[in-house]
Amino acid sequence: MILTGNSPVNQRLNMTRNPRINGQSLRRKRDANRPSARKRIFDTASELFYLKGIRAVGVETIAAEADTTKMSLYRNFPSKDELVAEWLREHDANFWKTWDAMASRHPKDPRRQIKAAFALLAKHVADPKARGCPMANTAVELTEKDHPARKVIEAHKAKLRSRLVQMCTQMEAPEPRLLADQLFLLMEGAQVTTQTLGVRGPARSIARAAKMLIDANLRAS
Amino acid sequence: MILTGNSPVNQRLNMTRNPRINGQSLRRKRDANRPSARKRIFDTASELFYLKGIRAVGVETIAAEADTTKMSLYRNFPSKDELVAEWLREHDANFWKTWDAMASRHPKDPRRQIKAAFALLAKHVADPKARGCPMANTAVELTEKDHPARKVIEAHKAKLRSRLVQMCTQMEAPEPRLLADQLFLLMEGAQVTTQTLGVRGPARSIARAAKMLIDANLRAS
DNA sequence: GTGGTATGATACTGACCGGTAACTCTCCTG
DNA sequence: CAGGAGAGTTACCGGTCAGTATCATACCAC
Repeated sequence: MILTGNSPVNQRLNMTRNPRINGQSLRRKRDANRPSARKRIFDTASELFYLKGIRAVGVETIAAEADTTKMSLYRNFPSKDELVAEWLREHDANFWKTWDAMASRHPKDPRRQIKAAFALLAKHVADPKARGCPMANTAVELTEKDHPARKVIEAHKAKLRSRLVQMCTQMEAPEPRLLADQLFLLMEGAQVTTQTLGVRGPARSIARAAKMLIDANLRAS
Repeated sequence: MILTGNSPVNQRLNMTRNPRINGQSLRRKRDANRPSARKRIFDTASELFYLKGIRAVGVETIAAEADTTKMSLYRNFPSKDELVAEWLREHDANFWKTWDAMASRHPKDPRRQIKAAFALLAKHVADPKARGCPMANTAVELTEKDHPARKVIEAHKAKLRSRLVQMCTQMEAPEPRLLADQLFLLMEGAQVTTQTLGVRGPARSIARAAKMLIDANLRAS
């Protein structure tokens, strides 16, 4: 069926990696600055999960793409589920690192901070290879409410929401929580629409939408 | 693994359905007003796809839940992929039926039409069992760009976008396409956030968000 | 060198996947 | 009553899934 369409990747599985030539075995390892198996696996999994979805990517595929084997994956991660959660945890960390760096460039100017955040988002949703928000996508795909990834997702989104409230409060919006929710909706909407209507879709209006919403809220004081 | 967590459903597979009692076989069929196998399968698939996701639900599970067998599924649908596409086609038809009924209740009053549409959406995202938009969710889950469901999804969202543009034009918004995109982002955002922050999340602000955005746009004429 | 650690390679398990074949039964229609 | 359509039943196919066992190899620190 077409659903498990990772065939171009799987084809590599039957290729002889690290070929034994002249009985001489196992060439090309430990190239000094070759990343560890763990890192290769993690990076490969991150990319594949994001681009193809989680259920669409098997552990065997991840290992092969990382030029290693399934055993190395299971030596470094307790399960696929935990690998997914780990991927999202790292995404969360990177997200806030970028966010805080952005905020610190406009100290005590929440208006500019929000503007900068939306500029970042606008840039992201303009990338045709982007496929929305990893957190939201995973929430859509993994419906088991006790999946280890879910608490990462919920914590991430809750933090984002409260950060927005914080900024809107500092901006002295008459109803900071309302404005924060509105901005949140725009952000999430922009991410998800890229997967249905692409970069020419409504996502391209994200920056102006945010600006108008902020202006309207501040004017209503 | 936890990913394929449809165990409570699968357990039924080993249960003897339509048990043969006293050698007498095949009880309880053709109950006169029992729906056709096709309808049972379709309705069951629609519900399971929406609530658990597409890849999380196997054809065997669908058949068992519909109290029939896989063979009946494949007698009525060419493949699982087509069943998915069919599900979305029906959703699309129902969506526009509701939409048009709503619009005809406020003829030549686009402002009220949009308000009614957002009221409907607000009601939907307030349902704790809701899990966002089937179209958007499927787009997230099925990344193969030639999947039969994708053209249904893209056509649906494109139509929704153009309908919004049409309404905003009738409303004499100074920039109808901008306002339409903004409203679109809010709608999509509201649907997706219910899956991460639930009904108490930003989705609850959807109606007020739309109103403020419309007011702001109309004021800018 | 020796030993520990990380890695590679291969084979395997049991379960599930989508999809098909072949046969039986029931009921409606003519 | 005959026949055909719809539906149920069971068994099967090849393939993939996540996860494990076992052994061999390469490297680094001591």
